Amino acid sequence: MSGDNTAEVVLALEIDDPALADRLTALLGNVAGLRLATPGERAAATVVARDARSMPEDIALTQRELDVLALMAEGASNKMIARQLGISVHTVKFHVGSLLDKLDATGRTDAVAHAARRGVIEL
Amino acid sequence: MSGDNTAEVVLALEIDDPALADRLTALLGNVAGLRLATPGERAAATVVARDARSMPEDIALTQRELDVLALMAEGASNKMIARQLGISVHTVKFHVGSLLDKLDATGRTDAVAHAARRGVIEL
DNA sequence: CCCTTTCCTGGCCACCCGGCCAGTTTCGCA
DNA sequence: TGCGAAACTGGCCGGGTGGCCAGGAAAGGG
Repeated sequence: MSGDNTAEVVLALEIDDPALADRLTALLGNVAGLRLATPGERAAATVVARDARSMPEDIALTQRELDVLALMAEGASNKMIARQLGISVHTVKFHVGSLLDKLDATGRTDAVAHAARRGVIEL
Repeated sequence: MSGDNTAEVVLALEIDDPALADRLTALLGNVAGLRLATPGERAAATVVARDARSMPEDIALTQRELDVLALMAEGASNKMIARQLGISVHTVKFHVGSLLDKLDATGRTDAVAHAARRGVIEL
């Protein structure tokens, strides 16, 4: 064996189905030499759901919302987005609000993270 | 749910790195309630390798900054981060400021995006 | 024709964020 | 023993953010 068999293998979970996620958490939590990653931690491998029945990715974002989302991911403020798209700050806020609602996010940072996770945007 | 939640969870392995694949096979092979998929079998979830993409140098972030960054990526506000880490909001702001500086970001959303791009964190 | 949806705009306001100033303690290293 | 880095805390304040209210213009379907 290689001498590094004392190091744990860090495994991340990316499962939408709560039941399956709980199941795997319980199953994998007690395995010696293996540890589940904490949120944000870099993992050696990731467990992803194969059957994506609860995730058709049909978040149905309008074109304008996609425009705003892309600029948000670049770190642009509402004022910058407004200037870039040639619309008012109020309208930008309106679209951001819709985005937060549709992406089930608590703020613009969370919205970008969620969108990136779902593949709606590419970082 | 179907009542067969006592059945085994079938897990597929998609790991290119032979060493890691062997390691995970050994680790996961003995877990009760869990079975590795035979080639071609439909699995409930799949274990995939996490990038290992080129990243010349990690930006020198302190442990505390990494803690704050991870919670930021979860969409947590400064207040939430403070509560989570058991420190004051002022200290959180202090770390966030350092993060923005080191990651060359204009705001927390930009910081998370940059960190994700550079592989410092995983979304 | 009416009516719904999408996109757009405005005002108002509580709260959050980030930058500035200041200070403390603890730790390791020269 | 001195000194810097890391971590932590506070006040202050301008500007950004998000939620609420209201409305208007245009496209498409009943």
